[in-house]
Amino acid sequence: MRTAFVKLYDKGLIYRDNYIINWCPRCQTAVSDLEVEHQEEAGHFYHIRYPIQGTDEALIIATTRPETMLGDTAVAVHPEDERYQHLIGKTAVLPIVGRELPIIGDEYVDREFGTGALKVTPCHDPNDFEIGIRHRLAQVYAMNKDGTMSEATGKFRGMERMACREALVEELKERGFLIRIEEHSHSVGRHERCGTVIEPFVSQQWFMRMKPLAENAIEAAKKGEVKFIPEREEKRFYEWMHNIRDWCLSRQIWWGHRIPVWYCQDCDEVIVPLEDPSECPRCGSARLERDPDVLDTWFSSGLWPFSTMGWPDEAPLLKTFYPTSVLVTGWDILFFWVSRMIMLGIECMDEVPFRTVYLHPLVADEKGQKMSKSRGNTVDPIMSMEKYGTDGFRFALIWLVSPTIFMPLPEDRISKGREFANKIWNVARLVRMNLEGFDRDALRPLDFNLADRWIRSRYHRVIQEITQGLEEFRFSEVAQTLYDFIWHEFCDWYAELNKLRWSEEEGAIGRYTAQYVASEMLEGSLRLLHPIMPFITEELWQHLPHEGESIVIASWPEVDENLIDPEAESAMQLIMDVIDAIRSSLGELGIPANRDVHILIQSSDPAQRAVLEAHLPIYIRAFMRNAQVKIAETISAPKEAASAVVGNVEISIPLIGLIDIDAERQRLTKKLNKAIQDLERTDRMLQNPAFLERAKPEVVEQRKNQKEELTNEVEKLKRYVRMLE
RNA sequence: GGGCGGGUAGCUCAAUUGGCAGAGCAACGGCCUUACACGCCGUAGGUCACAGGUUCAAGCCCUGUCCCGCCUACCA
Repeated sequence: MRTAFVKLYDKGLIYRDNYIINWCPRCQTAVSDLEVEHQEEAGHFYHIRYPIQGTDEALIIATTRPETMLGDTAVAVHPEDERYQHLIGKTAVLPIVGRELPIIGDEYVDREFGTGALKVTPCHDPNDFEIGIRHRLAQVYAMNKDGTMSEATGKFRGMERMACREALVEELKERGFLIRIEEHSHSVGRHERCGTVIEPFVSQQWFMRMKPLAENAIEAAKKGEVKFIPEREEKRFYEWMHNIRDWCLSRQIWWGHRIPVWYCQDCDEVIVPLEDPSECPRCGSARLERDPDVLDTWFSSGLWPFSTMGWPDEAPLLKTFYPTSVLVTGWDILFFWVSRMIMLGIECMDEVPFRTVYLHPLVADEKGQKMSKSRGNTVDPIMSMEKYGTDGFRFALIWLVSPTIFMPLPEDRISKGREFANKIWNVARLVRMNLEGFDRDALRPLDFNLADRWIRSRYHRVIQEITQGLEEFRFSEVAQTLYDFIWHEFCDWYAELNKLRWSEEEGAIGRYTAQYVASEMLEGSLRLLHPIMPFITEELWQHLPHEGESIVIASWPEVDENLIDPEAESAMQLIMDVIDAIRSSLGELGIPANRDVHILIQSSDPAQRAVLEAHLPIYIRAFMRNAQVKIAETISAPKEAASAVVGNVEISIPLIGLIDIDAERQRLTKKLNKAIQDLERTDRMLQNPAFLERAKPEVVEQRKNQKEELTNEVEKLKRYVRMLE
């Protein structure tokens, strides 16, 4: 901090000045522009008559803050305003107080607004302050630092500013100076910490000259040295940088870094040294007093990327980690912190502190409202973590994050995060229970079955998706992909199918392969999940076959293209579709899955039949223990049966005496109607010559295949429905 | 005043480069199938705010309108 301050002071970028700043009368400190929150509030427009000396004329002036008139030192009109031009150079008399106010012409005045005449209060309004400088106007404080009226306000002195407003308006009314009061909605600035209305106030403070720093920051961003995600944040960054104003650094509060400036009590020398001085370098006096104020905390925060790593020394840490890769933070402190880190980083290190700034949304409450202490709708993350676990909470956060401004974090999602953790815990238990006697390094022969090939293929695709998703900052999709893969593919299908092999005897090749693949998939999934759920993944990983000491430093899974197996994927897809169709039919008819059933499967496609014959009779038993499957080119299905059609595959489950024919017919009719609708839509497309001509060939191809499939399905369903009539 | 984001299932939110709208919760029906009831299986639920336009094709692109939110600004 000290080095940075001195460096910037020596370069003339930090200076001390008597200037108008934002003052909080309650906290009794200066605050920066960023710490003032503006809001439209209902107020009044007071029209007040200012008599012109030596004439019968008067200027009507409209103001929202009548109490500030006690600090007026001029009245301004537009120099080209024909109504008032002739008054320029004359003198107005401040009502009640009687102070003489020069009438000046200034282009700042908006002829259209209010009455077109402006009272000028240099000490309590930023614009008036500027006008005051331009016209060398006197400065009269109407208020003290605590928000009470000053000595200069005569009988109002000591009154609180709002109370004074009332009393003053009352008196103006009585003495005939108040013309009228209008309802007026205007923007009011309040201190973000305490909600007190900010008082613009002239006082001596330390400032940082921002223009040159901002120019460098803009240039760095333009050159792509630092990127913002989402992109719109870059625009916001430029917008702010282009309109930047000098930064008031001084704070009159008790905490923070004290400003490293000493003032010689004898010769008024201002001393800004690296080491605490004992005497004045100019006059040698030992009577030095340090500036009592402290720095805005964002000053030292802005130095964080390098001051934490040994700067200004040439520390090894600094060499390694400056600049770093990504800064992750909320968009609300883009100006407060991020921008200042960039500006001060360039200034002190000659380089931006990070390459990418990822700005995430702010967590809103359940109703989507911004959380704020004053609104009392804050949610304590620690409480959530205690209730749902840190990993579950983290998963929910990542799962829900999107490029919006606010994200609600509904409790049911956090709860689902915990349930996901629980699911993983349990599937790991299942795998471990069956890992007894397993030695991955035994290098015994393996015999991958369809499910093995499928899950490994899916796993390697998932690695690809996750890796890319993380690189592109699409965190929510990453979480969703992991959720679907682990829960629905690994647990719901693979783990269930694997159970069939776990009853095989110790040492059997099937059992060994199942152990090998299950542990491999789980171990790899944990590594993919680790950035989101660090604790549970480490714990489970330690109990699975793995390489390395800790998952924290384990290598990131790599895609093995050879294991991506489209053939296994489509074969498995067929199996899953058929099983789904069977389950769905029985489910809709209320037939429990453990009933003895015969499942008759018919397909005219020999390749399809081969896949089904090879796997379905075995795999179906993972889900329906007592099912018997028969697969043939043609089957003769009985009337009393549950039926389903999956593309080319017909499924019939005889349920003599168990089935309500009417219900089954209705069920199939519904499916038929849906299929007919789909077919018609597809057909319409394919009959449109413009579609055939202009659409991408692969899309046309896809539609053609779809038509064929749907035609098949419709025809088959029709037959079943007819049979049931 | 300027700028930005959003309006999609009952609720909270997704949807890469335009190519048949998804998830979680809630709802409904069935399961204590020895990893998990924080679970399993199944079902239902959408005029993608509104009006035009571009396109073979629009939640997505363009124009306008209506709501909601945010950032920013020295109209007293």
